[in-house]
Amino acid sequence: MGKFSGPQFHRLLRERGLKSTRQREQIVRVFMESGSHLSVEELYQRVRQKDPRIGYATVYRTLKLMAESGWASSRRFRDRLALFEHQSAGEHHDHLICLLCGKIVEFESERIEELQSRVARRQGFRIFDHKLELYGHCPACIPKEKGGGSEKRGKSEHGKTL
Amino acid sequence: MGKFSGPQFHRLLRERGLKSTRQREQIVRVFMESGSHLSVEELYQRVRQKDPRIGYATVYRTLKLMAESGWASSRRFRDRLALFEHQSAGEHHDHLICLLCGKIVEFESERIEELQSRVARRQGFRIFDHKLELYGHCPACIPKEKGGGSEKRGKSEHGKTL
DNA sequence: TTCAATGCAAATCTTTTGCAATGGG
DNA sequence: CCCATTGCAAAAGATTTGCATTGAA
Repeated sequence: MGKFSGPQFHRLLRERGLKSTRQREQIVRVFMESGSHLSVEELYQRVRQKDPRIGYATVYRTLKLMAESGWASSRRFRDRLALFEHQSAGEHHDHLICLLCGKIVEFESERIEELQSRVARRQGFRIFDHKLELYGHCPACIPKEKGGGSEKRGKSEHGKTL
Repeated sequence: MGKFSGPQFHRLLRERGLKSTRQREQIVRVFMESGSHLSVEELYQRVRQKDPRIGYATVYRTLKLMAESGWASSRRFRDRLALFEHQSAGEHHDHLICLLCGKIVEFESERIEELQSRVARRQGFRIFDHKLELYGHCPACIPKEKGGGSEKRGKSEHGKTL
């Protein structure tokens, strides 16, 4: 799936018999220019700065379009939805996530990606993106595992969103 | 982290200074007895059959508690929230997901899990669970990639939820 | 007794949809 | 022209929260 680009998006639309509109191009451009971990709200705001008449629904609809092509994917980090760009250089799609404090450490493992490709190939899938998340407790929180019930917690009843 | 059990949950609560209530025990029991991929709604309904006065909020609050301990985790498959039990035998946490038709193929790779542990260890994390998803197009949908824009789609405007 | 936990309903968020107006091919 | 796309507002869901009450320790 090469690098994402305007013309390529245009081509994709044509191939699928969809129309290329000012809104779609604008949304895709802003999305691609932004770093990863962009929330829908943030994307909407940025797009709005360039074209104030674009609606929230259109952003969602366009995002879906991109997701179907593997150019955007969504995930929840703690309690907010974040988007990230597909395949762009330097992107990390792998995370170690602490279930207690929410800390996120990014990592990358070429070996793992190799194995992933192998699995996909064996199943006949054409893979565009992947998501790998390891959940547990970070070094700082491990001590809190036992007997840590008395310290004050934030305003929310529990530290982490389901 | 071993297998999840009632007494163990009770111990966890005590360790964190939390109370062991009839509701919490009921919810945890039903959750553990059910297979994986249980939605919050389904869990609520099942718990309700045993104890009709339990509220939805309590189910959410208890799930959060379990999530913090790595005993439950949530994920979205297409458009619905699904929960799954931690570490139970035969569970697959790895998926190949087709972005066009939504097909999901489960797989397991011991080699990948080994590498995951290695990464976690290196960072000092204690891992309870993981989630690996590969996104792309399945064998059946690859032909649809080009010129497939004219076939009828379901009632939703796009085939897949963001 | 004390304060965490619960139940309920209301409040928040997030995402989707119905529909008339608009505009791309 | 024709019908996909858009904007808006309303609808639908999903999750959280305020608060009086209940109940575990």
